[in-house]
Amino acid sequence: MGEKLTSSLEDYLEAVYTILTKNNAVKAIDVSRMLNVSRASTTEALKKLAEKKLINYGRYDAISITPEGEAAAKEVIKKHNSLHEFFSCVLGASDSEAQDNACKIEHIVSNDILKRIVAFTKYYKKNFGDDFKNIYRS
Amino acid sequence: MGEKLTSSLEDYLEAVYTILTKNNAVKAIDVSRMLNVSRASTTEALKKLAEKKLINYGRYDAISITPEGEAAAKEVIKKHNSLHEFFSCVLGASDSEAQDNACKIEHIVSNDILKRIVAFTKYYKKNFGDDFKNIYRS
DNA sequence: AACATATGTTAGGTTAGACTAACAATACAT
DNA sequence: ATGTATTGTTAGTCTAACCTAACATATGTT
Repeated sequence: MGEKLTSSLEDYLEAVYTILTKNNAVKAIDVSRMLNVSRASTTEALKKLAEKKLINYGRYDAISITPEGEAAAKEVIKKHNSLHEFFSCVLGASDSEAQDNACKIEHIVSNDILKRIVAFTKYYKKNFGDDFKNIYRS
Repeated sequence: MGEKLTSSLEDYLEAVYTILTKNNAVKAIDVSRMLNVSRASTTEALKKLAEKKLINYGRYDAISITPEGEAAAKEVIKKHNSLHEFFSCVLGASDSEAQDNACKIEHIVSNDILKRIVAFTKYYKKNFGDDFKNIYRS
């Protein structure tokens, strides 16, 4: 495994991967739009991801993701989805609350805590259904 | 309520408050040591907190916390403690895992999600004790 | 093929947060 | 009270992340 990415670079990598799976091609501008940043910022970020061998690309080149990049992206997305599920299914948060929090926390939660959240969500859903959601008032 | 603090400034404010409650006095160097940053970085951060009226101090002055500063610090600490309790009591994480994750997540978790975590922890402890801890293996 | 629009890149600037090294002020110990 | 050690401040540097404006390339329309 390579060195740890910053939260920001993880966001860019995640965007590249997500767009790629939907479209079979990524343009830098799609990434800019998804992340609400300038084209210039995207260019810089893509350069850094390429230096780290997580994506392939050069000036005016098509963008593709390397196997290591894909693995890293999938990890972040897994964290995102696990957190989102926990926030919405277990805690009963709205979709947008669950999304917003997952987007930020995915970058900093440890693997240990994440594993526990995943296991807990599974266990909770199996054993307690939505006991809590029925009780919680806010 | 004032403008939102950065994660970093929240850490400094939290440190000031924590040391103050333990010692009845804070020195910048205590903050430096608690956060593992240089004295220079602490000076800068304290200046910013003072500009924002969260602490009182000037060059070579004693440091004290304002009512708004205290309120803000207590909020962060409450978030920290709530997250810590959830991670250790509900998820069964080690103390250091719980601390490390709480330290980072406290700055970004939303009030809505936090409220739900607090309510859930209470509910869980009352109704399920450590069912999950007895089941979870890792 | 030529032009207009899209997209990508570069250059240069900003902000926040950290650092070290040098200097200033305070505190302590004799 | 004087000198040493500790603490605080400043100046200057660095990195990461963003931005705008200007320029370069690519694309699509006729």
